[in-house]
Amino acid sequence: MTRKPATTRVRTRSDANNNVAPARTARKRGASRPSGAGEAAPYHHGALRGALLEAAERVLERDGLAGLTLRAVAREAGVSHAAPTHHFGDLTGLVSELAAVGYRQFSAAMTAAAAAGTSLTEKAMARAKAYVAYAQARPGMYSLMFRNERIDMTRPSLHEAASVSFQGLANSAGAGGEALAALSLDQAAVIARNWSLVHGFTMLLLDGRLKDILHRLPEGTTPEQLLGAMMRAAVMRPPGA
Amino acid sequence: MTRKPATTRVRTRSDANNNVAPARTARKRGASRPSGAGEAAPYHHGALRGALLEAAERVLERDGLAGLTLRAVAREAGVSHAAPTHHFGDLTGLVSELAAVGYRQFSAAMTAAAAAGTSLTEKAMARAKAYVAYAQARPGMYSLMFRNERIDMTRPSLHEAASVSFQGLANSAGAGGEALAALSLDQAAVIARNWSLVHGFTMLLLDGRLKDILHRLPEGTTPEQLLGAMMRAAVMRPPGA
DNA sequence: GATTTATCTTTACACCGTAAAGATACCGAT
DNA sequence: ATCGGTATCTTTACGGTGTAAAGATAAATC
Repeated sequence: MTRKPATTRVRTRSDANNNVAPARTARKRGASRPSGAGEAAPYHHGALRGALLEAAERVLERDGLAGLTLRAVAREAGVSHAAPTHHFGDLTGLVSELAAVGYRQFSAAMTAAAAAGTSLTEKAMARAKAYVAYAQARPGMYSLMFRNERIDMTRPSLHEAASVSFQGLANSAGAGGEALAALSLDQAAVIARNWSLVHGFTMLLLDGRLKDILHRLPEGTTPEQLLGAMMRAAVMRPPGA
Repeated sequence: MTRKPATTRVRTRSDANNNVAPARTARKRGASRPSGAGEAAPYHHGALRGALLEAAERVLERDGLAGLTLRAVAREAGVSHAAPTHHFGDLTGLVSELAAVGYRQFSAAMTAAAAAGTSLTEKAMARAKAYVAYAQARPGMYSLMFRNERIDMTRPSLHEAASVSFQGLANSAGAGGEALAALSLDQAAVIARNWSLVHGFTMLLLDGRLKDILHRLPEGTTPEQLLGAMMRAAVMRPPGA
């Protein structure tokens, strides 16, 4: 939206069309795209989509959610501002695909963390810490994934990636094996409770709502310590108990 | 941002300047402003600020967070698009003041709910239900209040309104009386835990992340029932216990 | 090799935030 | 009562954004 003060705006090719001869055909196939060797995709085909997603991730980490615009992503990728439209249709489309990428990263981090612990409670704690750690490492991505305003959950790839994540969370939260069908109120309560607890803590932490509490704690207490103590604390303990 | 499909755009006076003679001086003082009788504010002075806040609340509830723009609020209030600038300086300014209004509504709802219950756990449960109920009744307002992107917590009025809310939450969560200074890790854990639990549940519910779980429950189970069961459930109960 | 098609660029438009300048009406001092 | 000052509101202007539509270019297919 507004001004976007710094960022220096590297002035790519398609930026403010220098009205001279086009001078394209300079880079033939395989000239750009520094990633791997020459895979199947032959430059003019298929490569931009992935490049745009990587550019979007970069923009998101650099400029935050507010800076994540279609045109900024196009600039970052070095293409014209309308190029992303063809691949994602929409800003919502691009952001949704980016969120799907995030859900896959998130799932991977969670399963990796769960493999570390030995006992069940250790595993659960490791997962919770990995959950919060992911959100702290990639706050923009986490916000994207867990808010509806800019993504469209009905997109197949996003829906699937998110479902995998949620299924992993539910399984780890207490619903034994492959609980896909019905749930008792108590089972659902355990899942919702653990998820709400860690998600709420994450959101409050990211949005700075726990700053006051953390400042009143002994010097140098980390959010992770608070998280650990919190998950051990009794339920709704009345004051003075 | 984008298109804003419906809403019909009522075409107020200041909308797309009809290039004829101005024809102002039609409404003298006290002609508009349908709210109360003739209070102290004499139209050209002081009244617009409040009117803009009310207009903003209306726009937020009607068009959601995405529709809450400076110009939309100005249209809703029937003034030129640049009028809000003088009173709030900034979009962030207006949104922050609106969030302050929300925090005051929120605090009032919480204290009213706490007065209802008799026992301590009853009070706590009533407060939690009021918390979720407020967010469900005013999802846009709640999102505004608990996210940083569009508000500026350093604004004095917002900071104070939010502090009052948070203090109320902390007091109700277990930290006895006027616990302002230091906190032990256990005290902080109780506060953070209760707050995280209800905030996380609220966010997940508003963003539709609990839809799958709710669908797997017995027909007609309400979110409130899940909330109640959740707050009674055991902590990190291992599967098959 | 010609045509079709997918991909990318240009151009255009409405909306947005915000700065700056102009118009209007209130206010206090004389 | 009038006059200057000031607060309030409107106009105008500019760059940014999303997105639609048309033009250009290269790949693909026959």
